[in-house]
Amino acid sequence: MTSKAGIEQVLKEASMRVTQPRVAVLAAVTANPHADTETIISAVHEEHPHVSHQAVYDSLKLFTSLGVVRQIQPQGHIARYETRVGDNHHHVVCRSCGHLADVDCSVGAAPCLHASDDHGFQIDEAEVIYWGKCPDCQALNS
Amino acid sequence: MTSKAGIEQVLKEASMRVTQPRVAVLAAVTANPHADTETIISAVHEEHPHVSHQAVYDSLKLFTSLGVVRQIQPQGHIARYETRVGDNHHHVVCRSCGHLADVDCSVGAAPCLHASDDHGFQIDEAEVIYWGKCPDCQALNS
DNA sequence: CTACTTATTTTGAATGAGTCAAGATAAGAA
DNA sequence: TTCTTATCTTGACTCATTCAAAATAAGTAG
Repeated sequence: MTSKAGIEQVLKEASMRVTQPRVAVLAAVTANPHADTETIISAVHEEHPHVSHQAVYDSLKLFTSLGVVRQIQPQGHIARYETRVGDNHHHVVCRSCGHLADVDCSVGAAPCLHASDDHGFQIDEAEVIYWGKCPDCQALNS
Repeated sequence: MTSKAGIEQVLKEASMRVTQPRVAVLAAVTANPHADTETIISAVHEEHPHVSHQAVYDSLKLFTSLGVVRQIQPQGHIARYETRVGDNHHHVVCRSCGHLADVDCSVGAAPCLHASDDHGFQIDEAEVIYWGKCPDCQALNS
């Protein structure tokens, strides 16, 4: 569902006004999984050079709060975004280059969701980040 | 091992020069688990008002790189530090107030370490962050 | 114990992702 | 077509963190 119509549909269903900047931002996130804000801004500018960075930040924040996109922000890296939401998948991050990839959880649908002692917290999500070295960086060092 | 002698011992064993700022920073992190940098700076200043924030940042970075302290930085929050390292425990974070607590992993010694598809990454750590609402914030909303 | 080398620290400026605020614009309703 | 107000543009600003150069002090050699 990467068509413009499909994207407008998503916005409407989430009760958002369908504006050019929002359509462009959501299209950019869809077309560039795991892109950071600057990349998204650049992508948006290709077709809509006039869209402000602030509109992009606002849109991303709104999308995130409505669950339309997911924000990922590993330690020491800036925020990245993806449209794959609601399936509780996780990520691997390369310690060397920051490269990021999706990982389905191995243990059923809600992995690791049970903390041994939750300290009275109402837990609603378990976020898992795997740290390691990507194939490219492994090759460089050997 | 929160004594000054114990802390100096830790520094020496990690081949670090034993300097006043470093001793003060490590003592502060030990005494204030999960503290952010500003809190650590304040704590250090109580006994050593002259220590610069830069020295604190440098020390924390060095300690982290040597595995003497661990840095935690949940989405939307600034960095926090703790001296409990090497036991691969995880954290719960309150979505409302940012309160943070330790969680031992429920599934043995290296939980979730096996990604279903590692994309060729050499994975060395699985970081888990549980998100939810702390007891205090639950009480406020009910 | 004293001098020396250089890792650390201090000082003060700079960076940069992200936010704030006010006026201008345009999406959707009437 | 007009109107209301959510959204966008513009441009300044925040603040955790980093950079750089000169000053200091930890550990070493004499």
